[in-house]
Amino acid sequence: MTNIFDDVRALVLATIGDLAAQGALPPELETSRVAVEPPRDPAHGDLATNAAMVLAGQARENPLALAETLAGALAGRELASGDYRGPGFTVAVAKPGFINIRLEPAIWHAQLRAILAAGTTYGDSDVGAGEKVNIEYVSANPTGPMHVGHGRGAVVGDALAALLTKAGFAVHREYYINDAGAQVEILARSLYLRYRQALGEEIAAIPEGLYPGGYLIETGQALATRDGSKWLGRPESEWSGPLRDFAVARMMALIRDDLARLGVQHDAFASERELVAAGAIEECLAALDQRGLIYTGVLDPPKGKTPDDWEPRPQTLFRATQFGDDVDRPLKKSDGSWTYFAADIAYHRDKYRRGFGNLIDVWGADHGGYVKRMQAAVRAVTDGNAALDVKICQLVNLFDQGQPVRMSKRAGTFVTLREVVDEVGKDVFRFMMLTRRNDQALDFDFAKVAEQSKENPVFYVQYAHARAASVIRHAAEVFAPDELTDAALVDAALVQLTDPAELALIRQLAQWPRVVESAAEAHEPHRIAFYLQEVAAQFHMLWNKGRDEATLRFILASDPVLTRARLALVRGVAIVIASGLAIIGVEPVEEM
RNA sequence: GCACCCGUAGCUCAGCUGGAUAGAGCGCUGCCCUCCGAAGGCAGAGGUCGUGAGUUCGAAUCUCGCCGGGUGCGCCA
Repeated sequence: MTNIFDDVRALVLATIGDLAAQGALPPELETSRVAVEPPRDPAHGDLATNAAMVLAGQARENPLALAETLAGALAGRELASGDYRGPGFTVAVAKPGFINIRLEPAIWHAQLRAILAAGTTYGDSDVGAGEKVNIEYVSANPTGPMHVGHGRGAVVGDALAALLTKAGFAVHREYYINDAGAQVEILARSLYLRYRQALGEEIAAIPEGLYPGGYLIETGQALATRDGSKWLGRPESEWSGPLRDFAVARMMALIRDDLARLGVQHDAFASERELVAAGAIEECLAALDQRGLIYTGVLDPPKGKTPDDWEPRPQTLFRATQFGDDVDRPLKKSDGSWTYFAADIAYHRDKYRRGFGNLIDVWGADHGGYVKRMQAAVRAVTDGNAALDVKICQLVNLFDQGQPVRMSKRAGTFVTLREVVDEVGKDVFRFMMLTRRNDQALDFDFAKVAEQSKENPVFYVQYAHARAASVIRHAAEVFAPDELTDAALVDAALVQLTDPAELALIRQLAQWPRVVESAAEAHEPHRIAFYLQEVAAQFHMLWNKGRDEATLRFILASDPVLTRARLALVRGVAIVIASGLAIIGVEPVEEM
């Protein structure tokens, strides 16, 4: 896939290789740090490389002198990018040792042709080289409907998965169902109350410690419909299991429906209960034990905030401190059952044994303190052969017209994800969730996202796409349909695109493959949303230039040849925006 | 007390894993619709990148110490 930055870098490296072969440079230079990037200031050129500065030390030469040597060798060589082949670039050396490269318009035109030819696959990359990546996200507890925070994790995980896929990784999306702990027992008890209620019993206030949520009322009714009164008057030991399973299944159905409305899909749902039943925890801990990483010991109370009921107690501990954690972590509760952590280690070990050495978890803000120990566990259980990256999603604060929306589970003013998505739409929600880095708290204002103005980034980007579509619609009044397809526009006379603003827009579009790669490597899907806003801004700018200067309009009745060249550029914009929105999971609109 | 995250324009935030004179939106000032969508755009003002050191050709970015804010801290998940 055409990537001008890669193509130029390849040329720079080839040149370095030749210089080394000629003896002008030492052999076997370490070139991994050689970068080809767009300079911050466009006055410096289209691309710049730090090669001379990076290699100066190894070559034991002055960076500036080395830059001169390199620049001299570079000049006149052939660059291959897209369907372009030739020496159409100039090089210049600048201050500390930069080599600035300026490309002739013909090379940019070739980029645009590559975009039209590739369609929304433009930006696809093979940096991932088919490597398997396991990304676990959402994993909301099956005890109730999802809230907005879960929604953020869902979008971040889903967009990251799409991004990694585009970058050439073999991505597997998982949801871990915590259906084994005390919380699902509580869920069963909470359901039992609603079940009795459904059968006509008066129930008082929901006792402290049980789930009060109204969503369990219909679950209770459903259970009564299915089972009649068979559980009434029976001991908990009899109904606990069946009710728990019933409730978990209902809750998961609820959650999956919420996810479907958000357009989020997983390849697999892993059950903690099944993991436990299969003996995975014992097996995992035996493996840890073999490595001498488990012992019985007493932990110190946390300093500064000792719980009232603290009492020193010997526990089964994992030597997390050997792998960078702050304290060793308990694997067993005082009642002898496994901690959540123990099960989670087994789960991550299971992922590794299924062939995933590249693990990503997307968690909520409240799990921040859990990252180190999980990474320690992954190192331990995979002998350092797997890496776990954890993306923590900070809180989403809801506002309406600048006023905070009060949320309280107890008062019942709890805003569910579904309510928000139903109100603003999945596309708006998804885009907004990526308008901030994941580790930054995010304000979400109902009134603002409904606004049709520049302040609303979703609208702004969609508007650019719709505008592009509008231009093509207008063009269809003068051109035959088969003159306006992307395949046909590849042959447009792009040489006629010479205005600096037009070339600047192509430069912006040509960054897309680079943005995909760097965002994928950094695991930062929000960069896509920011990039799209830049593309939209550049396009709106060019549009308005056409208002001031009639000769810059896309459609010129007097000049069909130039018009088709410009339509090619308009299509290029639409393609890149659509390609980016596809990662975010947003439908590009043709009209608004 | 410890750990993690954050501190960039008046406000809300980007800053491409160390690059050149630090960017955008909002707000403020002044402009642009006979014309492909003004649901937009242009120009101006606005910065000791919390702070002090260190690492090097080069630091908003990496390291350490402070200051300020958020979150978490055995037998919850």
